[in-house]
Amino acid sequence: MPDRNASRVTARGTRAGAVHPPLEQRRSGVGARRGATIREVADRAGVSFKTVSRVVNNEPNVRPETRARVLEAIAALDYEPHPAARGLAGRRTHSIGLLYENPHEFSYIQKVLEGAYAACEAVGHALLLRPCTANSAPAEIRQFVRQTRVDGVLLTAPIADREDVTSMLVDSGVRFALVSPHAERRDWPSVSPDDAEAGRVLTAHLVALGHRRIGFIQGDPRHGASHKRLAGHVDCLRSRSLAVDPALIVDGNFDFESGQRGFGALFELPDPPTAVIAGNDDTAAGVVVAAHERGIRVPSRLSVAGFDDSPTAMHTWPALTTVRQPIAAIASRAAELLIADLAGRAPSQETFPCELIVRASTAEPSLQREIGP
Amino acid sequence: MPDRNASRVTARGTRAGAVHPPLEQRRSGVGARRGATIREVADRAGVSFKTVSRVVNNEPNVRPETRARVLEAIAALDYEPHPAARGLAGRRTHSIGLLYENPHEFSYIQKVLEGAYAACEAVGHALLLRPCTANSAPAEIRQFVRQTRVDGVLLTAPIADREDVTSMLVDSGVRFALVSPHAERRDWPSVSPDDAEAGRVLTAHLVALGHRRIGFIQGDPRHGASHKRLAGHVDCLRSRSLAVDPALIVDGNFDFESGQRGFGALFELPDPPTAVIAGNDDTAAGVVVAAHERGIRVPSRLSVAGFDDSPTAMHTWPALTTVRQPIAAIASRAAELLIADLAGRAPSQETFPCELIVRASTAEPSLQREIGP
DNA sequence: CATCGTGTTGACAACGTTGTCAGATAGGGC
DNA sequence: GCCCTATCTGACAACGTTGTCAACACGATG
Repeated sequence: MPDRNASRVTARGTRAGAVHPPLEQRRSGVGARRGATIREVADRAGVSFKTVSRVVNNEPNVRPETRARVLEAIAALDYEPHPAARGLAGRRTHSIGLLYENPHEFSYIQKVLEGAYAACEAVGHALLLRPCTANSAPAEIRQFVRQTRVDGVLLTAPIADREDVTSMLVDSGVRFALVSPHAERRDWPSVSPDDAEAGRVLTAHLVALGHRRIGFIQGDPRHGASHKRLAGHVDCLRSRSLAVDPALIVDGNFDFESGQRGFGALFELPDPPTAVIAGNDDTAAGVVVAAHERGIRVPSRLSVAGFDDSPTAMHTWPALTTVRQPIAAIASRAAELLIADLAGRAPSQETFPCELIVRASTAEPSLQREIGP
Repeated sequence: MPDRNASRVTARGTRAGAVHPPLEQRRSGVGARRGATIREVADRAGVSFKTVSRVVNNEPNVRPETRARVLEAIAALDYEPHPAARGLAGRRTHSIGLLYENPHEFSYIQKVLEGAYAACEAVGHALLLRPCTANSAPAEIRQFVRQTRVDGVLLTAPIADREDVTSMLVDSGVRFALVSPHAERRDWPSVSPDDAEAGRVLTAHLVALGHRRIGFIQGDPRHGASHKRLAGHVDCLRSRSLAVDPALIVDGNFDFESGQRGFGALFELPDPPTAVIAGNDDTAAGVVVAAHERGIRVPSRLSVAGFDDSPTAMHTWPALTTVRQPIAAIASRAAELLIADLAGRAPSQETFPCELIVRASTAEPSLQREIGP
């Protein structure tokens, strides 16, 4: 069998049987293992290296028999394609970026990471992180994209809603997908939990228990989820012809302190609520602690509920009623849609259902009226 | 000025003034911006592209005047070196991997990530994540390294102590640094918090308050930190000639449930402790909740303390006394040491100090004796 | 004045893939 | 038996850098 793969090295002299040049000196004398290259696989399989490339990339038009032979050689040599070479020759890096804001809620971003990673891993893509601050200039993000050469990026809320970022990406020709954006757009893939439904379900739960005055501590206003959860809450009340008292809706931003402050604001009211829905579990934990401090027992005198079913929900006393959202699955799906989009498939928008988790922090407002005048 | 950079393309025909080949079709008609290449920078600066390479890589032996001219051209063209090309030609990817176990404690890994990222970003390296399971085979990790071609990896506890992993890496010629390993080795860079001191300080705090029977719920036994914290605790007691009752030391593994179980075990004792040190804050939170459930008030009847100063510590009621460890700084330093090691500098082992944070969960054991017979 | 560094620059060949195109091979219809 | 398509395969040139080495300029040295 002629050495079909010698062409490239003739200038260097004959290569027949030549080992690599005397192992380069490496710091501390450790010789790094050099992995097999596509050419070595080709030699072993008795084909040209281009055919190996075809097999590796699952391209059509390779005889099954040839393919098998190549696969066997790949396995035998433990061949792993060199990502830099691929990136250079093929104009894509097989990697995507994950832009996220350094969160109040560690568990949230952790779930996103977990899901996105799993989706990338499944298709052999790398995942590059890029933490952002609230006001990361689009220029900063642009530099990240240019430096890393990622094929596309995943934007998580609240960055997903930054017009300046999305338009910069569009201008740069960079594809992206959105996780939990406020406003969906048909031209970009996006995946969200059904936050409005979550708000509705939680409110319905409290209403069913008998609560009529329900406080609502909003989440970070920059997150679409905050508005949708509130909208679901209001929607549920209206649909049952219950009063919507604006005084019961207070600001917050998803952190623990929001819960403490929100509790304070709500319990200054002449007619305080018998239940509080917090923007998320961390905030709900803040409400619970503030209630403890004021000697108000949860749930006997105050019901508290959150969103997300984060670890906090289980670790608060009493454990929190909450709405679970499949964050990891959502992020994973978003990564899949992004990768599909890069492959030319049309973008789609998807919504994932949520699930009410009833725990010990909500109950009937039995003792409520004892406080009144 | 002669076109010094045409050499490579002569075979293709004259290139003088030629724009790139008619922009390839891109899916959905979006043309991705093509960044400037090193050759274009060279042309603009009137030097060979090799000189640009020297400037970009801060190599010596470039006349200051030339360097300035090149830098100006780089800025003007907004040039960004292509990482794949660098990786291919240079045999290093300027990226490092972060191996971590999917943690009980989200905030811990988040801090590690934050620190490692910052260190990488500062020197223009990329950070690639690789979540591992407790029993991730070394083969799996090996594949990660081979697929991504990272220059080195950061091993976080408890992976840092897996002999099979470290020896596999050594065999593969992959450099690494350890974060919080149990056993330090002079041949590898490693960075740890001073866990023994943390255990000592926390114990001293409780002893100073007057506690003599102190329960200790151990952390995950696979983490060196667990053993060191306990060792510090015992050391402190011994140094003050206080009794070390083995019955007061119970198992755990860093999670919330460990705290609940540990509390249960300790309060079955005929002579239960007046204070409990938990392996970390999550476990301490478990103790606090279990105490609430049994009607035992914290801190008046039981003092509780943890380690890490995680968000949990502030969000528990009462807020936890704990020992803060600069996890982000540790991870950042470990990344720096790894990168230094890759550059040929000798490995070093460093320890970071910890800081006692006294909050509301510890107090004098005043009411303690009322329970006894 | 010839020689020797030393600092500076450029030419050129890698690096290990993918893309493009042309050539070889095998079936099918006449 | 012949041409015509598919189907398969290979040759070769990119891709954009770094590494190596040779060449050059210049001052110092003998």
